[in-house]
Amino acid sequence: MSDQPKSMDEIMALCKRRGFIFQASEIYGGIQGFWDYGPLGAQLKKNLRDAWWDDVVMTGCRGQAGPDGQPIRIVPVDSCIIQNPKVWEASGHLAGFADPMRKCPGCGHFVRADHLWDLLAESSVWFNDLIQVFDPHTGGIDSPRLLQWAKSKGKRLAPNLALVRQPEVTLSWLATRVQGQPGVPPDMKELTRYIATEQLHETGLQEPCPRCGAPLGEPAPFKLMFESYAGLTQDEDNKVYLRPETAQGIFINYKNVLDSTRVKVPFGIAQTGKAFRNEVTPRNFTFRSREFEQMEIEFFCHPDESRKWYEFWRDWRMNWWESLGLAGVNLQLREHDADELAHYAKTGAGTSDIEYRFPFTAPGFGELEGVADRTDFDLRQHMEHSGAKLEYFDQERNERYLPHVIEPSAGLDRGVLAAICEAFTPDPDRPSKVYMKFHPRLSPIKAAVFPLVKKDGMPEVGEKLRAELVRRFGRLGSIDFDEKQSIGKRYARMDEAGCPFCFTIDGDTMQDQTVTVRHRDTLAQDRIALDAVLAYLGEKLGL
RNA sequence: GCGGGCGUAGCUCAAUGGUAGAGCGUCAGCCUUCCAAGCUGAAUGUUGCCGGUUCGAGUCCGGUCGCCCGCUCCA
Repeated sequence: MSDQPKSMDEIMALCKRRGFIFQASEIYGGIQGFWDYGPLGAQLKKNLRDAWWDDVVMTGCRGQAGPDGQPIRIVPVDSCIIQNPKVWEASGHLAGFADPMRKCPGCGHFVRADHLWDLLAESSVWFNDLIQVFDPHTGGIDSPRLLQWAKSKGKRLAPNLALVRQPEVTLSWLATRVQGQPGVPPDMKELTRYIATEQLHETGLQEPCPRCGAPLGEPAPFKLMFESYAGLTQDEDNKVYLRPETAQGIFINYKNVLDSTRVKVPFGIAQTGKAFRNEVTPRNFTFRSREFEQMEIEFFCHPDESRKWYEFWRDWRMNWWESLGLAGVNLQLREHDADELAHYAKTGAGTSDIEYRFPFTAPGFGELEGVADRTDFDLRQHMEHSGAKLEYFDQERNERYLPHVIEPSAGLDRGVLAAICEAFTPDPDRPSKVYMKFHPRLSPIKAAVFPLVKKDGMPEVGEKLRAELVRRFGRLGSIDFDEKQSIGKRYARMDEAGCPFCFTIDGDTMQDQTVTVRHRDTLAQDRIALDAVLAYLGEKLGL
């Protein structure tokens, strides 16, 4: 395989041309961060969702045994997009999804308030240059050198920093402070605040923009959850939120499921559905959409067994994506470092991402699915906020506990995008110049039937075969039938749509009851019996 | 939110400030016994949207919306 990234422009053009993905509200000029699926895209997405549902829910990991040697039990729910707002209070989203952001008046830069000092230390060019100027032995203040820095490198690196704009004034405030409390030298943060402040009496101490040094504005909440109102009056009492993840709908139904479904820990609850996030920067086609669909499992287990279930799910989910054709150098499993663990993840417990190398992330990778050990964080939060008793009594262990949760959370739209990117295969040697190498399970068109010419009874035989194929496979995807124009043109069309098999009726069919199978990926042609086509396709589709 | 680039037919792109075009695709008919996208013909545009300059704007100017790239963000 070539290391050259595929062209995202060409992929997007094909998606529009063949009806996979359209820009939402296109005739009105579009709307940022929203995408619609066309006929082929909608079927492709359904096929991926169905593959997940069948393999996870219906067959419990395709009948595979879990790490305890027992069958895996997963039951589905379908919860509302809008829930009582207290759900998001308990989950942490109301606070966490409204991160205070600070805007820089100098360069328009947005900075997360709680990341400011890390950003300064780690990625601010001017800050890292400036700290070299302090006395290397004592860390003390060397005013002449600061003045020199302000008038030379500072002008270039941090043009809006108070120290650079008004060095004498700024340094005089600093000197006053140092002389005022000689026994308590200012630490790095205080020093930084002083050199960011011009008008101390008017503004108080200020904090600088990591990029240009200008004093940052006050922190303001940055709302990442969509809001609406349930009720006719649009007041605070009626405010509701569109869910930013489907997971919470599972946690809040955990007790209902236990009480109604005779499941025993360990077991899982699965759900697919839309979620909404007001992304700061929707970009990269459908990768970061504001409305997107998730496929989530919350798997409940005994706290002592969370590690082995985490490892099981991490590996099985990776294996699942591979089974759908994403195997190879474009798929990787990445275990998180300790410092990027989410707020709910236990230190030392696992969080990993299954990542795909999209053309727009290459040579890097973009997240397809996250597998996280959420511990008992969510159930505990909901138990505390709601007052409901969510503990589980384990009869076999004779023990009452709050289960730990392993969460494999996949992005359906991202999966579709990965499948499209993976399938997209330029080939200058074939008429279409490109073909979509979908795994047969995902292909929106499962097969096509072509009478080689529109005479001698071939259309009639083809029509009969088409009807049989529709009866048997029509619920999995469409069966195409085309008797117009040259056979090459029809094959070319199916290549772009990603149809894996074309069955062609020719003169020999009328004599010996055989047809040609034309393979999309290899262009090879086999001869099989007409009455073997159903079994043949069934086998190829993994049925 | 900032900086840069772009916006003309379904797609890829033409058109000195002076009547909006081509190729491909789509559709119809013909031809075709397996990749020769063949042959003939047809449909398709308020040039993203709004305003300004001009006798006249796809073209120049301002605004706005959207897309792409970089920064940023990504519980």
